[in-house]
Amino acid sequence: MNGIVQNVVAINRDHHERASHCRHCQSCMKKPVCPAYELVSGQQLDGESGMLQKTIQPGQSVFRASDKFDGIYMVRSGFFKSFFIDADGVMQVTGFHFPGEIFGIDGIETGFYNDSVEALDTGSICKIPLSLFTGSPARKSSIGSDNLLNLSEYNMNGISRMVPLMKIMSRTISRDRNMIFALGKLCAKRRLGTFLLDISARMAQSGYDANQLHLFMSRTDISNYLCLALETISRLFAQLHAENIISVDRRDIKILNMPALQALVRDDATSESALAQTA
Amino acid sequence: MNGIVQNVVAINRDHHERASHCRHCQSCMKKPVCPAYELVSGQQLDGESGMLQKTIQPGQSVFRASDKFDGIYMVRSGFFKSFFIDADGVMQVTGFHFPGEIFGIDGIETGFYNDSVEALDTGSICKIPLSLFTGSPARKSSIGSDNLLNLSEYNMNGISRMVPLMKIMSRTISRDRNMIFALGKLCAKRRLGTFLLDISARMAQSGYDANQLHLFMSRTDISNYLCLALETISRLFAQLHAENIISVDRRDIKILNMPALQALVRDDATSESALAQTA
DNA sequence: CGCGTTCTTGACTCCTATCAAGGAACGTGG
DNA sequence: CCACGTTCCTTGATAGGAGTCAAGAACGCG
Repeated sequence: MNGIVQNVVAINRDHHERASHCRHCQSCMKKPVCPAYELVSGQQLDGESGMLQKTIQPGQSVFRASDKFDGIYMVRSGFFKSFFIDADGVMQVTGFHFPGEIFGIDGIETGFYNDSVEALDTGSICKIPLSLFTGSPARKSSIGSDNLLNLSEYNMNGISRMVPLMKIMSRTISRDRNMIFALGKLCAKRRLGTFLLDISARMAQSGYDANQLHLFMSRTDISNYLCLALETISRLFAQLHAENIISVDRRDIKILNMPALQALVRDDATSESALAQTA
Repeated sequence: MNGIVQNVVAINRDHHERASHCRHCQSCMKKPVCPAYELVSGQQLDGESGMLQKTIQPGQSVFRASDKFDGIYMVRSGFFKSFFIDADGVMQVTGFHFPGEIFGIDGIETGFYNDSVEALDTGSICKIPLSLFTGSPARKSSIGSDNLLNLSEYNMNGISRMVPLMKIMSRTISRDRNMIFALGKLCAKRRLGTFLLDISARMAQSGYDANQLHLFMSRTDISNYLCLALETISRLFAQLHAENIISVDRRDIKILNMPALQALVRDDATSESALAQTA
């Protein structure tokens, strides 16, 4: 029932649980997906690089919206959520972050983070200071009214270090486009199905079982993120359970019939046929 | 009734209506908003720069989805729409483009455009070849499986030319975020109100009257873009007309009570109070 | 054990989509 | 100039999906 929890522990073992300057990129498990590693590989990393890793407790924030932008973050372990509080004081969940993923890039233009990010469970993150991308010492990165313009000053020397940033931004754009599509064109059931498949794929990419999901976020967070009512989420979980597509035990979800789930998302109301084929 | 059409003509006068290599950036009206100008200012532009301007007839496309990416575009005059055809053959409108605005940036990561773009009326565009950003001759930009990685090769020389690209991408991200918010949290009426305000602001920025809008797109395009039924758009126009917030004459929209329109978008169903205050 | 938080389930309402029909503008050809 | 078809838009009737309101259940915690 909680093999997932064991996985979390297993991953945590490889991490340094105290905040410290990172001298360990060479041995970091996340190398293949880390934009920082791309930049520092072959270089000597020292305390002045500004790379920092840190353990975050559940509910604790990494940064808050309107904090001064001073770098992007990579999740080493644990799960995080992004959100902002709108003019009416209502929370808007803007995303969830899994091990190996990046967040905080959105602050780069204005010089301030747009979202707050907080831990859903105990996790550890790696801060990648902007200076690593610009190639300039961190202290020089005084952020003016137009941060991006200032960036150009830092690129007098050699290969542009912005390519990894652009990759991240491109990925952000295409993820946002998918969200627009989901919110605009999909009914509640397909939206939730898409969400589950997305979580599943990202869990798999982080080394977890794609069919055993532990949702670290509440129903409220999910409903807010998917722009649905909390009750709708609850009803849909029950419905998918009744259709034997998933099993639901509080926040532990098992995907019992992946093809049916995929068909549901793709083909609208044709889930029965897929169910017949595979169950 | 058609003061807007006159404006279009006025702007067109300043443009070169045939496709030709651009030697006129120095005198271009769009300089302040053009990322290309930022790159070429102070330089001699010749035929080899690859800058190209072109007149597009209504309904004609600039490029099609899955065409090979070979640069981004700026609207010099006229109005354009972006869209793609999904797996089921259904058109999805992804945006509209006004004079001075940029499109085509989304192709940069994959090396292929994601959307098709076509003219809603007669217009002219300026193609800004990727080489202008990378600083390499156009012929060298052979696009591999990972286009962005290749970009790094082109940045051995001097100031990073990617800063303007990153600015555009940042703007794209924040516009997409607004769309997510609109689709997720706003009811149909507020969605359409937001759309009208957006059009109005962009028209104003392009030098038109913010209160006299000519919609170059059909109701179908609007409904598709806003993810609403065509009939809903029609009904809401009628309703806003009845409330004296706008007047509607086919595609000519007059904003009669801007504060009420803004209040409607902000405060939900409180439009009557704003109407009382200002009308 | 009691309490608060989180989640589930039911009843009802409302917004928007869908289906259907008709009207207005436009271009074409007679 | 008018008849005609086409496209685009409007308006009405109806239905369904998801939200809201409300009550209760399950779990965690002190």
